[in-house]
Amino acid sequence: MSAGTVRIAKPTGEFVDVEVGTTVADALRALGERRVGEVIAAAVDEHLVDLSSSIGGGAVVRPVFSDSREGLEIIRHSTAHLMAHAVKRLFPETQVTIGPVIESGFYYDFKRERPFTPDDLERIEQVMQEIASANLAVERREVSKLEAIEFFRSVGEAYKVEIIEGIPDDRVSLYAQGDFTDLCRGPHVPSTGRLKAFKLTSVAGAYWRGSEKNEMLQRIYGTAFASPKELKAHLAMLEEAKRRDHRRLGRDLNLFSFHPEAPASPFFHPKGALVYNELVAYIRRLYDQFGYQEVLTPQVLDVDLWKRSGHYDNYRDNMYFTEADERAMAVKPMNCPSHCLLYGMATRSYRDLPMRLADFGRLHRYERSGVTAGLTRVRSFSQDDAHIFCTPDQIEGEVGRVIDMLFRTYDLFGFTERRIYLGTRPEKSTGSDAMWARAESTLTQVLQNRGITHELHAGDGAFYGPKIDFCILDAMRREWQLGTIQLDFSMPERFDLHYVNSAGEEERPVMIHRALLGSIERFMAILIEHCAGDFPLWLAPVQMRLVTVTEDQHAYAEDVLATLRAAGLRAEADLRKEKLGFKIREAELQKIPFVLVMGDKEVATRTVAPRRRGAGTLAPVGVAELIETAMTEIRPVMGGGVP
RNA sequence: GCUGGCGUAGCUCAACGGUAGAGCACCUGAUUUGUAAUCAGGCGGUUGUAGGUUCGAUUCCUAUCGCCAGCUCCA
Repeated sequence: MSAGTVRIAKPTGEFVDVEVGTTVADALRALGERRVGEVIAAAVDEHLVDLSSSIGGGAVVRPVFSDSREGLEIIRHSTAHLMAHAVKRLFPETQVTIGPVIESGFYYDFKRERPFTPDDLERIEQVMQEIASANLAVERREVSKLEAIEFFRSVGEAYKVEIIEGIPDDRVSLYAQGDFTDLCRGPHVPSTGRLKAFKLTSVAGAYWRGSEKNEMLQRIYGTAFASPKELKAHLAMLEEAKRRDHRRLGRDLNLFSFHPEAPASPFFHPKGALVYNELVAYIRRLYDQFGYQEVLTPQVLDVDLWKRSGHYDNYRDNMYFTEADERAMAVKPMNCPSHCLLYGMATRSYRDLPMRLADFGRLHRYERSGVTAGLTRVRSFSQDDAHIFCTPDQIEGEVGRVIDMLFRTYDLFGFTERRIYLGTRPEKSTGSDAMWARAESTLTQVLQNRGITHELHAGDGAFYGPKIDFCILDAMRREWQLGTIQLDFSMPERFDLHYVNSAGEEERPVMIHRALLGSIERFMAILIEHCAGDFPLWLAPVQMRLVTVTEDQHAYAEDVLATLRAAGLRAEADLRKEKLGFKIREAELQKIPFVLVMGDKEVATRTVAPRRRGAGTLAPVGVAELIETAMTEIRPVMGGGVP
């Protein structure tokens, strides 16, 4: 190896000597990289760089392909620049701010007096196409901060100046393509021609630096992929998400509705209420098995209670208030204060603990008008809420039991992909350092002992204690929070709760707030979208629909219907004078799990011809056998089923 | 709450300054039908609400309510 050369290697070990200053692209060629046309950037000693950057010393060079996650992010980031370039060309008075890559694409925030219209988006996309076709080289250069500030000031980009002023390094990098220059860490694709598949999706307002106090910018969202095929697949997925939207299915399946008279508060129709109540029934069965006691508590309580609990200070903006007998009252947004009253009404012994109080009480929370959405964020709802009062020594065991309940429940619904977050002490909090340290280490311990991988969300705990949040990924790979376990040392203090220990001394119990499904409303939304309206048999509002071929089978159908209902199945009969195909189509559109066809043949053999949704036509069976098939599926979840 | 978009028949959409139209749904009749749409006829709208401009408003303007996409928030 001569003085002017350096040794570069592939991650797999093969190496070659090249001149100092060789570009990364040439280095990859020298290493015999065959798919060089698909390489978009490279990692030099695992540090992402542009293909045009030069090699300064011996290094391991790994190509980054357009079809890798890293490559995709670079493409998206470069597409964000492409968009900013197009915007500046069309609307030169616009100022650029920031344009990061996000989960499903990218966005760029602009400062502009007039908001962008959907028409503008189309024009911007067109210009993006033009700039991409021109295949402009994307060139990086490093300059001093001062130089960069001077540059952006000269072109009137005040936000860029502000950003650079906040960067601690002495030098910053700029990327230029044609007449557009942007501040950026990089790396980027080598030229705009590498961007072949992108689409602008929406425009929305967004606050500068994410703060409500700052001015609002115009954000344009877009997405980009390595190939048009992948873009098409992504857009198809968005269509699928629309098809599964619980608001659409809720209407089509006649489950619930919303009315302007009670904004963001669902009205459940008979079928929706049935699903709702079956979910609650399932949770009640679980409570039986795990030693919970259900209570019922008032809807409207004296404001003094909420002052004592701390809600008045911390949660007032989200509460509804009223007055009766000249007393200030509040509609409950949570159940915990009521449960504290119940706990505190008698002297409790350590022998009474843990005491697990469950409550499906309806909660009302005033949510700001812009934040509500379908069933996922409502103002009136209930939770599978419970509070466990226990001794400090019991925390670990109780948390473990809740985790068992959680996982069993999520498995049942097919939510097998989970993400678990440990939220630790936030800036505003009550309680001693020692208490927090102990509580946090207890939760960590439980998770570790069970081998549950989790992420730390530092500072994300409640003000009264740390928590574990349980999220799932649905069929569309969207993340939703369902369950939560929160340790609370503050509420027992505020309500001066105690128990008498084995030595006869009074001690402070710990309170654990926990929910499995979270809000039932929200869970229903998630479940509907997850299963696209095809509820599991035990939850389906109508489990079986009888369909006759002609009027000759009506008597038999009534007979079978009575038998099915007596067995505890939710069945109905379609006796209309319509063609079979028509009736079946309607039953399928209603996503009814079993369609039971009966013509003269079935009457003669005392059978039904079942058609199972998703599985097609099955061989005719006797009614008793059909009931057994169905109950075999329902029993493990709901028990016997026969009333 | 903030920014933008949208509110026409139960649903999906059309008409966009000259007092609203289609398909499906619904109702009625005919058809007795074997695994995702039988045919015919009929009913159905003060175009979210309230003002304004205009000879005339579904269409333009203002306010308001609701919904949607984001932002912020989410014990």
